[in-house]
Amino acid sequence: MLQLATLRERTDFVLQRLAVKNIDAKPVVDRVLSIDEDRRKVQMELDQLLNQQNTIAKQVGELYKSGKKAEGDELKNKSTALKQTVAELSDRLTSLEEELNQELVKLPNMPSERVPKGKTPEDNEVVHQEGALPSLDASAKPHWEIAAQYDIIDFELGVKLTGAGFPVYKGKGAKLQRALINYFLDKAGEAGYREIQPPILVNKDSGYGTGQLPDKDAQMYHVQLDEFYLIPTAEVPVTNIFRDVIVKAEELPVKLCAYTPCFRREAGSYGKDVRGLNRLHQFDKVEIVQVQHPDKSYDTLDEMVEHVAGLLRALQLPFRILRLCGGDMSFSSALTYDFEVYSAAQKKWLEVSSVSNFETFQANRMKLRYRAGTDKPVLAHTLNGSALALPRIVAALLENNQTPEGVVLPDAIRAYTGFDRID
RNA sequence: GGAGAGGUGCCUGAGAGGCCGAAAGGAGCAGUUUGCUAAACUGUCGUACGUGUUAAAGCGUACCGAGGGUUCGAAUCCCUCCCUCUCCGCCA
Repeated sequence: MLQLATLRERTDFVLQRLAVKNIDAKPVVDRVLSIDEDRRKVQMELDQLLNQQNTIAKQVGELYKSGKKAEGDELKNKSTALKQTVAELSDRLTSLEEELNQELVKLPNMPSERVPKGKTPEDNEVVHQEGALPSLDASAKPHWEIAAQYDIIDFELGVKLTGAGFPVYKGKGAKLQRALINYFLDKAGEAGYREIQPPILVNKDSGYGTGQLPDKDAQMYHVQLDEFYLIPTAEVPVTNIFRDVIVKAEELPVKLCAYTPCFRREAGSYGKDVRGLNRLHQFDKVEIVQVQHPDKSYDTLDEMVEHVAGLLRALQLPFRILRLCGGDMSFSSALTYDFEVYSAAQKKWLEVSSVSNFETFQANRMKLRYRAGTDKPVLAHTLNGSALALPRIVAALLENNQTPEGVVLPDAIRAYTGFDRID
């Protein structure tokens, strides 16, 4: 969430930035500022009274010790008289703080200066494109037909076991999954990311820390009996490693990567966009996460973008990079690059990665700070990106590399699969 | 799942109604000593909010797992919850 101090000191700036996300934040900001003013008044009053109580309590103790019972008793009454007011003020303070927080979490992150204005995905800016788009002949099949032909992904079987959106990978399909995961993890390792294997169920606090809760709980599967949530991305457990943590400045950047399955309810999405591997309830993803010094986080973002580009290049998939416009960015991001891969039979660009700088937005929620020397702790910047999400990569690989003799795999992963083609 | 023990600052660990934001040691940081390393000594060493300020210092308040309660006064007493550890059972 945004920092109160920023809201207070640079109100107009905040409003102007949020306008890029097409949000008129003025009503909320005004409410925040006015609640905050009340809050400070109440706290001042309350602190003063508490101070009186503390002073009296000390005096009572001393009086009793020196045997002056009567005087002590008299003072006691004085303190008792304050009690009701103290209780009232302190209730008031608590509710003001809650109110303040409620308003504050409504405000999305401010987009950085580089974010283009715009409302819809059409307004996203294509900043890079590479790789020739394959031209397949008319008999080219979409990936779900190829998957069925070679019996490597079974969507119907997934429906039987669980439901739609939970495919079963079989034989070379399953091996391909494993190969891609290992390949991505190895590449992340080479780039200096430390591998993490986190829990894939998390508690409420973690969901809140990265911003899925309280608002987007409909997107997560919820294990009600134990109050756990299935993670929608490894970002949740991995970033929450740093919840309530103060890292040393010299330890920055912290670079972590993790493979996890991801679970998304995707309530309300049906139709041909969800055909095959295009949109699933369970999928595999390798995520890269960094905690970085505020001065360096945008260089880091570029570095992460380059890492993802390198993966797609190695897989010989045509891709483009989009800088998301204000209207299409996520709630907590300050700047996001999406990667899309061209899936030649569907003739569609499929999103396979999203790389974002959250600046202090998540850090503020999580109280993730760094400390230089003996200075006061300062909020760090957090970044993350998919490197990569598997299903749409697999879709593009199957479609783009189909031949009459089978699907020919790119060199980069042959050492991992142990086979060159799916047939 | 059953029985017991316990949750205190960066760590170890004392405190068992007022003298406790909290002993002591370690780590860290700054300095002294030293040819260097090591050691020794001295000092410093939590966070948040409020106030103050150009900035700070300072001052106030809160925090000893969480939330309630008793009391003039709670880390300390009472209640509820959460978590961890040990033993037993079950088990990949």
